[in-house]
Amino acid sequence: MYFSKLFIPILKNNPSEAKIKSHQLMLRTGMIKQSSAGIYSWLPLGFKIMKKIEKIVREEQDKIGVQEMLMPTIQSSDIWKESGRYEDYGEEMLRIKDRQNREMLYGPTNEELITEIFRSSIKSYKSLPQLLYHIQWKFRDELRPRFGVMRCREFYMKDAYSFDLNDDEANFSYNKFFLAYLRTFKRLKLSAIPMAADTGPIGGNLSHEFIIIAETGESKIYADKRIFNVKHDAVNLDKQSLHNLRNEYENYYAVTDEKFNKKKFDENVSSENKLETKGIEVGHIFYFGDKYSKPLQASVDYNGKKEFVKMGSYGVGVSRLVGAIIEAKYDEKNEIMNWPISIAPYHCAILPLLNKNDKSNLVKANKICEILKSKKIDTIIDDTEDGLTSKMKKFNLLGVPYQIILGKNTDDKLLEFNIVGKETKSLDISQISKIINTDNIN
RNA sequence: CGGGGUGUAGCGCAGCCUGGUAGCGCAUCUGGUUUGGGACCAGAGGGUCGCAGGUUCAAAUCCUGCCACCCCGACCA
Repeated sequence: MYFSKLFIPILKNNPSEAKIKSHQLMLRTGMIKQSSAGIYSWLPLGFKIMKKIEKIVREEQDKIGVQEMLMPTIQSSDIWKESGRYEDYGEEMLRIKDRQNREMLYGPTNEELITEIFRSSIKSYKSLPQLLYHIQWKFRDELRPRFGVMRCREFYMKDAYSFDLNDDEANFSYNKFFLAYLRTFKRLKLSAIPMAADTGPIGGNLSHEFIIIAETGESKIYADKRIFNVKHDAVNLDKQSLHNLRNEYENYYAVTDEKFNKKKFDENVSSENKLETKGIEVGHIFYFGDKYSKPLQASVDYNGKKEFVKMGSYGVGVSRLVGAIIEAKYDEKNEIMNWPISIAPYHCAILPLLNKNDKSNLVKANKICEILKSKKIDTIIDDTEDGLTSKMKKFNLLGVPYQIILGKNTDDKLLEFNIVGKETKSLDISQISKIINTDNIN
């Protein structure tokens, strides 16, 4: 693909409305365009990256056996009146009326709707557990949207819901998601800390927020650094292993400021292990028992007895993650975006030096591109007549992790291979594809 | 929702106080010279100055109203 033909409107200046680096980078590289306050269009580059994040989120849900479905964005107010949240949710809920003057709303979350779906079809305890998720747009009418996609009104979220017969089984489901989230964020090369959290309007008494560390985060966090040493790679999907895993995490102090208790912090964490910083919430899991199943009458038959199902819900902000990863990975000083290769917009960029009278490097670039494509490497050619410096800067900013530079005296065999932010090597095409593909597997 | 601020070319800004043919940098297009950490020269295109009303011979500029957006606070899976 030729860069000149792509819809990637790069800006040299930072738009003045953007105050944090993720917002700035997203506007500068043409990932998004604001449509109105807190509402954005996703342009091809941003959309491509978000879709890659979504894919990883989806795969990790599928791995723990959650079933994907899709619920609508527009919901009827009826079920929200049944749960009582039509009043409680307040101004943050966008309410609309259809032509019959029926009260509708743009869903801020889906507990009611999924519960209604569940109750109308599942009647026996033998069908439990049920784990369901969808990835869909949500709308919350924030008082003051800000920071680009980090705190916007319309956002893309994976939300999952679990239905179990009793607390013990529900806890098992909860822990599956606990593990799935650890795996998801690890694949995104983020160190996310699970933290005891407030449940807010979702309700319930058990909840963890998954927070990644970033200076621009909105949550203050207090943690024991040793929590980073907990490993989850070898954990099996059985009750006991998951229970142990959660225990291991919960051994270490890790809370957001709502739950912060200085005395406990001082007692439990030695000063060299204390971590006080800011973070971004990228995931949140809740266990709330029968808070929705009871008012909405979602029950199963258990040996002739009606049992209200025990529910949990599990969210990952997919669109927010795009911004959050930039906050964590963007090297502002050198203007290099370090996307992990699994979500980088392209794996490799070929940067040929070109001018009107000499297009020979473009021929070479095309040949190299064909070879890389045959090895499943997503490659882009910068076919513009910009100087090489300018091309490198551009692709550093876009966050393409590997660059092949075709300068004035390019060798036919040994190519100049730039591992962005690290080093430049002379390698042949098969060595190059091996390096890229090895990176992409891990 | 309270306080503050800003709307002028795709982006960044000047001009407004003191009314008189709408400007600069970047980006874009053309021609030429260049080419390894954001090159240079010459030329060109692009704006009903956020919207509406008012004052005036004349409004980007003064007055009134509205709208949008940004920042701080409160609020928030």
